[in-house]
Formats: sequence, C-alpha cells, structure tokens
Amino acid sequence: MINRKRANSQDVAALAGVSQATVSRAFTPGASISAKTRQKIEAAATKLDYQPNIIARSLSKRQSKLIGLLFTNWTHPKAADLLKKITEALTEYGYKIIVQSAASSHQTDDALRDFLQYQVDGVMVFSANPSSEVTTEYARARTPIVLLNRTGLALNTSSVSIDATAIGRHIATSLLDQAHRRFALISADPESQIVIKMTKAIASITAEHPDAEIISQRSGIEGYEAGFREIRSIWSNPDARPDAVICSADNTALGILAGCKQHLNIKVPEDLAVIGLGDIPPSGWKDHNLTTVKIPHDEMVSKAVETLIAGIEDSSLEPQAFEFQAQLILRGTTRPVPVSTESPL
Amino acid sequence: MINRKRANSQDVAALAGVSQATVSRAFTPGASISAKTRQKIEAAATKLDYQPNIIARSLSKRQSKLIGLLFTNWTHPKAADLLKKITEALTEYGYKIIVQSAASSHQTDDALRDFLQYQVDGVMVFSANPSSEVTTEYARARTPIVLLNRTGLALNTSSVSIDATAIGRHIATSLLDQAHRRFALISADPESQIVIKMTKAIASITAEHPDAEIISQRSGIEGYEAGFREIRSIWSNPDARPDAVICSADNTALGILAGCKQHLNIKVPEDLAVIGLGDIPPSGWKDHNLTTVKIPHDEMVSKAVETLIAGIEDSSLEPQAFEFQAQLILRGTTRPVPVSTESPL
DNA sequence: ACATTTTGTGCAAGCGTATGCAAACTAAAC
DNA sequence: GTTTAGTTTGCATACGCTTGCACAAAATGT
Repeated sequence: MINRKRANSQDVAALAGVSQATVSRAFTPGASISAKTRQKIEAAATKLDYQPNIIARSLSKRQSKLIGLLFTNWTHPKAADLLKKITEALTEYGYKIIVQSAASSHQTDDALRDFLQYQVDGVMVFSANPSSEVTTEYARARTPIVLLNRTGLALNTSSVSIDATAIGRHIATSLLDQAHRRFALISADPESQIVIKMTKAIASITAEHPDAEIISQRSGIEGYEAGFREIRSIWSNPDARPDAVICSADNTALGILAGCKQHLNIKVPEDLAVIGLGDIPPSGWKDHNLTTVKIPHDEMVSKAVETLIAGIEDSSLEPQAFEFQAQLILRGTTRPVPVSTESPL
Repeated sequence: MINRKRANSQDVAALAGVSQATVSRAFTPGASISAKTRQKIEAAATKLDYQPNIIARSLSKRQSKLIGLLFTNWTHPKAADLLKKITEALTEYGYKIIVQSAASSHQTDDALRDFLQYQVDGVMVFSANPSSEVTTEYARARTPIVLLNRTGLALNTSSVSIDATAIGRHIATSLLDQAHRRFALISADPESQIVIKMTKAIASITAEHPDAEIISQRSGIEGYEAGFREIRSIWSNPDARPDAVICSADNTALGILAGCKQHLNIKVPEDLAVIGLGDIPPSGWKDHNLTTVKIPHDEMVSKAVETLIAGIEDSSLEPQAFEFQAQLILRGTTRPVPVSTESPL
C-alpha cells in the first residue's frame, strides 16, 4: 500500500517470469500468445494492479484513440443530449473524447490546435466554423474534422446539418396554405448558414406568391426572455404587424407566445401564427403546444460519428457534406390545416 | 505539402542547427535558453508547422494534464451549463477534459479505470458514486477524485453538494408558516443522498408539529410527463390528498402544475402548494411562476474544480466534503407569506 | 526418427519529449 | 590577461509501450 509508483509492464514481466514484450502482447487483442502464459501474466497483473499506460501506447502506436470535441453552443436546448449521444457513440468505437469549449472563432482555432497537440485521431465541431488555415493544418496532419450543425463550407471538412432550404420552403408553403401572408423572421445568429438558407427559401416562396411577403427580419434574439420582449416591439407598429412569426429557436417562440398572452392580448393562432425550431420538450406540453420543426439530432449525430470514424480509418476519404430532412410539426400555434386526404407535399 | 510525417523536435533542431534538447527547452516555459536561439528555433518551428507532441511530453513528465470527467445525469436540467463551467474552469488551470458517460454503477467503475489508464491527473464525477474498490485504486495511484452533487460518503473522495438538511428544514418550516400541513414528497431517485437527507429534515420538522405530516412519498418520478401523470394518481384518493407537493426536480413540478390545471381543476396554491428543486428557467416564466429552490451551481463547480486542482498539486491533502446553502425562492405556487418585516430565518 | 510448418517468445529499436549532468561559452571581477 | 561566476547548450538516458525480426518450441507430416 505504501507502494508508490504505478506498476508497468516490466514489473509484471518480472513477476510473471516473461519478457516485457510478452506482457505487452498479453494486453494486445489478437496478438500471438499462448493461453498459459497469458494466464500467468494476468495473474501477475492483477496482483500488481497493473493497467497498461495508454499514453505510452499512444506514443508507440502513433494513434491516441482520442477524439477532440469542440463545443460552442452550450445554450442549444439539446446540448446535453448531443454531448451524451456523441460521447456514447464514440465510446462504442473505442475512442475517448476530449472536450473543449470555445466562444469566439479565435478560440475555435486555438482549441483545434490544442487538439492537434494532443494527437487526436479526429475532431468533431459543434456549431462553429474553423478557419481555413486550421483546416489545412488538419488536412496536412491527415486528421479529419466533422462539423455538426453547419453546412459544408469549410475546406477539408465534412459536415452534417439539416436541409435548411427544404424546411424553409416547407414552412412557408404550409403557412401560405393556412392563409398566413405576412411573415416575421426572428433569429439568434444572423450569420448562421442555416438561418440564411431558411430565409432565402422562405423568400423564394413568398416571391412567387403575389400577396405574401417577409415584412420584418430581426436577429440577435435568443431565449425566452428575449422573445417575450421582442414581440412587444414587433407589435408596436400597427402598420407592420405580421400574421406569422418564424423563430430560429423554440425558446424564443415560447417567449413570444407568453408575450402574446400576457400583455398584448394577441390571439394565437387566429391573429398570429408562431413557429419555433427544435421541438424542445416544453413545446409539446399541453399549455404551450407550439408548432415547430423537429430536427433528427440522433440520426445526425450517428452520421457525424460514422463519417468521422470512416475518415480516421481511411485517410484517403474525401470530406462529405450531409443534409438531413427536418420535420414540420403542426400543433396549436398555427391555424389548423384545411382538411384534406392528401398532404401538401 | 506532400510532407506526410508531422515534424518533431529533432526536425526543428536540425533546421535550427541546435540539439533536440534545446528545442525542447524553447518550448518549456521557464527553461534556460538565450533569446537568440529561441528565435532561431521559433522560426524553424513555424516553418515546419511544429507543435510539441503532448502525448510524448506526458509520458516523459509523468503527468498528462488531463482530467477525467464522468457524467451520468445527462437529463439534469443544468447538465450543459455544468459541463461548460467545468470545462472552462479546468481549461483555465491548463487542463484538458476527457469525458465519459456512464449509466450503471458498473459502468461508473469501468469508466474510472479507463481514466486511470489514460493517466489522468484527477477525476470529477457528476451524480454518481464510485465503488470503494475503485476509490482505493485511485488513492493508491494518488489521483484525486471529486464528487459533484453527492454528499461525502465514499472513501478517499472529496465531494461538493448542497446542504440538503438545511434546505429541507427550510422548505418545511416555510410551508408550515403558510399553513400547509399535509406534505407529499416526489422524487426521481430514492437512493440519492440529497433526497434522503431532505426527507429526513422535513420529517423532523413535521414531527415537532402536532398536525403536520408527510402523507405520501413516491419515487421514480422523473420529468414533466411523469409529474403530469403522477398528480392524477396522487389526487385519486380523496382521503389522502396533500396540500403541498415537494418535488425533487422542477420539471416534475411543472408537470404537476400542468396536471392540476388541465384535468383536475386543482387551484394552486389555494388547494395545493407545489415546490420544485433547481430553479430552471421555465420555472421563472410568468405562466408557471413556480416556487422552487435555487442551487448555487456555479459556486459549487468552482469549489469542485479548486478542490480537484488542490488535490492534484498537493497529493498529501486529505479529501474534504463541502456543502452549499441552497435558496428557497417563493413564487406563485405556494401561498403568499404573511407580511412581516423580518424574514423567518 | 527426421524434416517441415506453425506457433510462441525474446531482443532491440523505435515513438517524441524532458532533464540531470557536464562541457562550453559569456560576462564580470580582479 | 587571468580567474570566477553565471548562462547556455549538448549528450545521454529515461518515460512505458509496440512491433519487426529472428530464434526456440511445439505441432504436424512423412
């Protein structure tokens, strides 16, 4: 018990009466070793509380079995779920995850370089865009990067996101079907490719429709409280009131809903439709019943992980961009769909 | 660009015309090196895109600058916040975090052993109790463990949690002050020390009070939906209806609230008081306005991190247990406090 | 019994860095 | 110009493991 130093393979070898190399083989899955000596070694190992030093193994094998996970958007309602899913999926494949948090894009790059120092076998980035300098460094090091929740812009990186154009068109046509015409768009980050694409898609639909239009567009609105405040400001100009608000997040939409009820006396969905994005649990709760968009996060994570692993195992693989279909969930905050046997799309 | 192999300190040394050792010193903060050669080396390093290999450094220095973070309770409403805070705080101290997820206690132990293989300098565990075998292994390896959100039971581990007894007493007396007498207790995990302690504290208060009692106690209830369903069952027996429900989580309390409104027509707080735990954002939203308990997560994380770092830097330090005071936030789901100039405590 | 193939094991050279020690150099003191 | 003290640098070894190669042992065939 006063035994300070951790036992290493030499100690085990000495105790088991074999060479150090043999001990190593005993702990290497498909290595050539007889059952008898393996047993001897295992006995010695448990007696000494020996566990292979993975740091040393990594150095020797030139692969760390470490994946860097860079997380920026911690306020994302599914942040914890995503992390869990990512962690568990990668663990399945025998990798460990080393996480970092980054706020600015500058930090993003630094964090990614840190990962490289730790000899990660691959990196997954959630909701951020690395600079092209860093991605080329990664390409040179033959270390794959997968971007989750970003569309495929960056060089040398794979990406997994939703098909923002499709869902944008879908939302717009659905609203038009329900006789909404004047759309307000509320988003958190105006730079987000997903927001940009959705906006474009919605605009392209309204352009085709004579009396429909996007009457206002606001960004930097994030969270319940912000939504609660914002709807007041939106409603303050009687000449430019929308009859539908499309939010880039459910939280915000729920805040808007509360604002409508609380101090504006706006009837939803009669006077105003509200659409969120993300389908967080409270949106489904009876007292909110928010129409929103369900994002197939689980499938996206699985795909991102698969892509990353594939890239690690075959370094000649070209980066790929994947887009998943999101699903519009019609609930109580948009006018009921006209009854019909066919769905519009 | 076709340059495959990552440059190492030898390559840099060759290019800069110095020895490998000198390159190493150039990248070691307070090492003895002249400004001139440092510059030469830095030039060579940037030319070769050299970054020190931290895996090799770890092996050589016998410390990995890695902290293991074991996460179990991903559904905790603050899970993402906690992770972020932990990650950032440890990064401040120059450590990187390697995360694992564990469901069962068996997995907990395995994960902790994995951490040991990765030569982590310390481990933080959120909402789980490692077995004493593992904690003694850690003690032997002189690797500190800090338990977050658990009270100090386990051997050889520090812990940081809330003072469950105090907040339990506080809730009970507050309810009594507001003329509530028949308490129902709802919890997710009946094994949780925090739940157990709170229950005991509440019981000790009701015991002192002639007409107060805990009339029911249910566990395994987790989340909004579960609360929504559970209140129905609680209310079904007219002889044993509580006039206050104390929940181990805000989510559940909000579900109960919705259940009261929706299909039971129970008036809150007149007929029934509802108290949550955790003070998640929706609890503060106007349409819920839940009385709950605010837990000082930020302070707790800071303390946990400090304790861990301290334990790493001074391995002779004895494990310590810390308890933080939680704060009862009286909102609309408990009867208004009788007006008085003094607060009861 | 011997030749031949098939394991099983040991030897030794890495993997990329840190660091104690001694040598070499520089600057200061006489 | 010599001695002395102080800085820099290089040499060599260590960290704990993997793995190609060669050799020994066992298994198979004749």
